[in-house]
Amino acid sequence: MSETVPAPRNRRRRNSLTLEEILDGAERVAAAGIATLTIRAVATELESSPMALYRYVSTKDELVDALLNRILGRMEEPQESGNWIEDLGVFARNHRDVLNRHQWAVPALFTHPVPGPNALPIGEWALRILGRGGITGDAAVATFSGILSLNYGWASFVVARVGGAGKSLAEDLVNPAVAQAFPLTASVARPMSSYGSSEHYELVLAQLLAGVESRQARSTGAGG
Amino acid sequence: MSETVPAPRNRRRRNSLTLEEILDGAERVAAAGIATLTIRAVATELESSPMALYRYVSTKDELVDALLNRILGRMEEPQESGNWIEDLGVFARNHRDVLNRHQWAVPALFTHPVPGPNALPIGEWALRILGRGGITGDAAVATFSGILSLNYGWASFVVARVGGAGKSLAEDLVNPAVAQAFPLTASVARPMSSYGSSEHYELVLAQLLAGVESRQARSTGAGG
DNA sequence: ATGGTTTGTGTACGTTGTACGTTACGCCTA
DNA sequence: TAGGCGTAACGTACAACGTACACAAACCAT
Repeated sequence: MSETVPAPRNRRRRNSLTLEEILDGAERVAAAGIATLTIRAVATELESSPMALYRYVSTKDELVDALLNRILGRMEEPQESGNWIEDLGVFARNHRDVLNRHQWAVPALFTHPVPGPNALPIGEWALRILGRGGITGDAAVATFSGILSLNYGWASFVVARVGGAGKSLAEDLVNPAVAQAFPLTASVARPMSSYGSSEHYELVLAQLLAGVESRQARSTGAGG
Repeated sequence: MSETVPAPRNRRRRNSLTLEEILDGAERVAAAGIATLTIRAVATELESSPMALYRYVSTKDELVDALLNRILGRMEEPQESGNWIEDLGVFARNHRDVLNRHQWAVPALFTHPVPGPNALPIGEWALRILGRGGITGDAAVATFSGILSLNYGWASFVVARVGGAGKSLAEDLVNPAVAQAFPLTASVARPMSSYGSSEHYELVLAQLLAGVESRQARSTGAGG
């Protein structure tokens, strides 16, 4: 009752909202940290209203899913060289890159698993490469999930590091009692500062690939 | 005004609340899914009131940190055998087990990195084992973070799988068009059902360890 | 008993996701 | 040109959340 003055309406034109636009806006908002991604914030970003979005997205989780699916779609397809194990490395790096380029998305990827159809080609690429190396079936699935796991976990460390962790570790080690209780940890304080770096990643990836290759060679040698 | 009847007070005895009790309660609540872990829920679980908890924990995040630190403290220390690379495997499995036993904690671990002091011995154990294998400095830190990354990522897949994902993948592949577009993925539909299984984990771990060992052997051989 | 310190509580505010019913745009028909 | 109607956009409202703040009750030392 009281004073429902019409107020200067600035209603938007019909059809002015699309799912793409919403995702664009959501991504812009999320870039400042996934925690800032709220329906209201996206609406503000789009100069719309919260409920307007619900015409295109039935729930916030669905929006996040769509957003994650979108960024997974930006993974670059690994090009074939003659060397399957090298290609597997390219695959791994390309996947890691996509996570690296969208760090805000990493925490969400853990709560919103397998976001959508854009995850399919990723598996397909990996299986193709592995197949060229003679790795199929369970071994292929396991190897594939191993690489993805490594990247997911790694990405979470990178994000955590940027987010301000690791600092606490450094602080702990300043305490002499702590340093004495954990001498080995204290002794790697310097390498620890490269924790999550590309150099370390390359080192780990090289280890994993060496293992994949050697075990494949062994099983092929033994099996036939 | 109206009816602020005193109501049957059941005030709690002094000292009846401790941080340990709060963490116990929080863990019981969280067991039903991290999303159900709210200050109010923990208070109800403890038959207390929300604000009472704030005497012991200054923020919800702090409570979560403490909780995660607590479960990290439950990782079993890997016992030394004569074989360092085997011990590294035990380390990895023990770490994985702790995540497996507290699946509800996994999503939180990604948003609350390096929860507390209980993380320190874990690193120390790993560095000791790696040192026995002659791996130190950057290589040790990288290898260590590689194993943790693998476990974190793997755990997130396991949780996701239980949470109901993977089902969507299976459904997608029922669609003949999808199956045709991603033939390799379709062809591993069966192995995919063991996605995240212990068998697959052992396979990946064996690969990683083989790589760690071989590369270490090589660098030692070349270096001296 | 008295006063101070510690522990528990009630109320309340701001923010979130979103259910529900209403408004008004802009095309389609007459 | 007038009217009607489907649908996009909106406003309001609610429950649940974290937690600030002021206060009350229990305890201890005197």
